[in-house]
Amino acid sequence: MKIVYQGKEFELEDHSNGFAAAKIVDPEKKNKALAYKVGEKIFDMNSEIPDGSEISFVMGEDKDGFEMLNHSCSHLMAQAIKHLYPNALFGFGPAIEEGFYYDVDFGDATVTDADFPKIEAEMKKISKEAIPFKRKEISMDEALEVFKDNHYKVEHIKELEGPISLYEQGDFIDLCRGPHVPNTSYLKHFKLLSIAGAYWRGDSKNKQLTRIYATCWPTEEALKNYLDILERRKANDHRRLGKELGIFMLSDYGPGLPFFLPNGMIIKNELMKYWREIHIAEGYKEVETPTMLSRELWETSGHWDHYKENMYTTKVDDKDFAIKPMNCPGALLVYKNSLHSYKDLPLRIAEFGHVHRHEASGALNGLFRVRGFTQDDSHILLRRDQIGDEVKRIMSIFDRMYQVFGLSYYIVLSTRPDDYIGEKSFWDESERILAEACKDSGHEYKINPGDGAFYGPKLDFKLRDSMGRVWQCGTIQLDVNLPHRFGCTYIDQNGEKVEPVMLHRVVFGSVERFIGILIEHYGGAFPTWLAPVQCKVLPVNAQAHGAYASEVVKALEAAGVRVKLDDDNEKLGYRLRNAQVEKVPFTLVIGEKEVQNRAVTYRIYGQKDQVSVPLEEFVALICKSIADKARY
RNA sequence: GCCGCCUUGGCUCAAUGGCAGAGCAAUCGCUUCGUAAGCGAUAGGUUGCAGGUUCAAGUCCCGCAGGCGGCACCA
Repeated sequence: MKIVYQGKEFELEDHSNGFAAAKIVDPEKKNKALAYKVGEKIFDMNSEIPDGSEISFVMGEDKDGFEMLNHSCSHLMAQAIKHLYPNALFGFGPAIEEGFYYDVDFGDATVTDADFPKIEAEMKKISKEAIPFKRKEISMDEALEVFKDNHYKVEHIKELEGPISLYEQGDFIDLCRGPHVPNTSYLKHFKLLSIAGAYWRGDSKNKQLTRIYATCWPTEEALKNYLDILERRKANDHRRLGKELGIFMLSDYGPGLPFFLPNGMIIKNELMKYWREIHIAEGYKEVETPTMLSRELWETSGHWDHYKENMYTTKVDDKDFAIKPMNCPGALLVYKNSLHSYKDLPLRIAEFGHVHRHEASGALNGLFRVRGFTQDDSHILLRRDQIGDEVKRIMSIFDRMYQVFGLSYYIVLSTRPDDYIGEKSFWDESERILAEACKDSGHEYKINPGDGAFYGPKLDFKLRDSMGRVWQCGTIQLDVNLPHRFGCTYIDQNGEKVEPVMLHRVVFGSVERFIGILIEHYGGAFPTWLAPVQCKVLPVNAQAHGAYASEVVKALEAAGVRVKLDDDNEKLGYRLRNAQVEKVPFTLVIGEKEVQNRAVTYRIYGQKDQVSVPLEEFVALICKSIADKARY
């Protein structure tokens, strides 16, 4: 049987035992397809494709091919587990972004990652046997009979319709939609990664199963590349780097409550300084509202009823108080402190608000998920006719600020949920305005239907870091609820009181979390403007070159550079190494030549080149690096 | 909160149930040095906390706390 790929004809190589598929060997590239794809459809191993069909290879780098490979591998893993633990029952085992998992009920057996080599060995054994994946379709009743010993699968089957498809590989059979690779020999380059508990059907009321995460790649090289990325992510872990670089610490006395150390404080202050510059220029007015306010306020806002489990409360003179989990109510009190004309709007109230939320203990994670953090918050009160322009204005701020960090992003628009408040027509109109702003911004955007808050639709900004991970930071949320609850008004052209709407928006989200993301994104090597120490000065010999080195330090200090003299009694190589370990952007070496020429020799972090320039030239250079917020 | 694992000097880690150790960092000397670790000495510990088993516990058991991997949560 012949098929066509990129205009060339190929003979299907492996066309045995009723399988239409699926080994195609390109004699030139030696590429092996794992399956084939005609148009958008991935053909099942079992189905017939028309002779001469135009196909495209489905390889690991192809998203669909990767998914199929990993899905098949999850069956392979389940089969191996069944061999080793005959009583194991299986839940769901799908492919995911970077691999796959399977949820397993091991009964009384305890399985840890120490058992991984054993399972992997069994998987390798089955892989070598090249057992074909065979598809079968049976009726619902038959399916219930086949899986009668596994109540998880039974529960799942009962929710399905029509004939049920199964895949069988040797002594293992699983409920599955497919498609799969032709046989187990296609699954060679896999690794079990981690183990964790996961609720059956994702519901915390249900029993927890043991989830095993793993990954499978088309070649050994691809697997190795992926494992290298995992290593890199681990090496750049902000919890480790944050400790090594003296950025923050955590204490058992306050789980989830980070301490910022001097180096971290420099980064935090620089971020806040930059944020203020931008926002003041954009007409935002900065305020500060109290950390703790009385119960009545939180009742007015609705938090007391809907968010109490996450709030820290206390009594003051027998009255209930709560530590703020959000800044909105405070901002609205500021708004209500004076009368507002329609001409004053939009009124942009900005605040670095330090909020506290009682997050579940198991959710805490370094700076990523904490119980006390600083929101770079703003509440914008505006007229309904101003929403579109204001959203675009906010998005231009986001654009400028994210670009400085080299973070690209895409947007998610969340629309009206079932339990919404306000008029439907206003929701429709607002959603249209937000969608239009997305289109105008030139950024990719997705719609998440029904995921808006009850009080309004929102835009979430998902940032992609240097290691391919996605973080949600910025958000713009429209709110018709709080201005109403607080009885906010402005006076319109006719002298009538009208209720404004509100936009909640953050750029960083949580300053702490954003710093965590930046630590990992930069691998701890901050651009000059954020680096706690921007320049280190190393005299070759403290006696002979110390005086001039001090002069260099003074000149840099005078120019506002965070500079440190290292004249420790150590060899130059040792001090230079320290400067690199500390990831200092610029390291200066001052020796005889430099003293003679009133010059400096500098070296940029991570580079081996040394450049000699006159002192004044270097001062100008580093100042420009700082001002430009450039990497170096 | 749930499941599993982990916790030994400031940091990274070692120690068949049998005398708690190393490297880095620190301190003090020696060395005065041109691009990633010079040499030596000193100091540093109630092995997370609290119980239990044992002649003997860092090691085994129970509880708690904190952390890690996920899940759930993130009006």
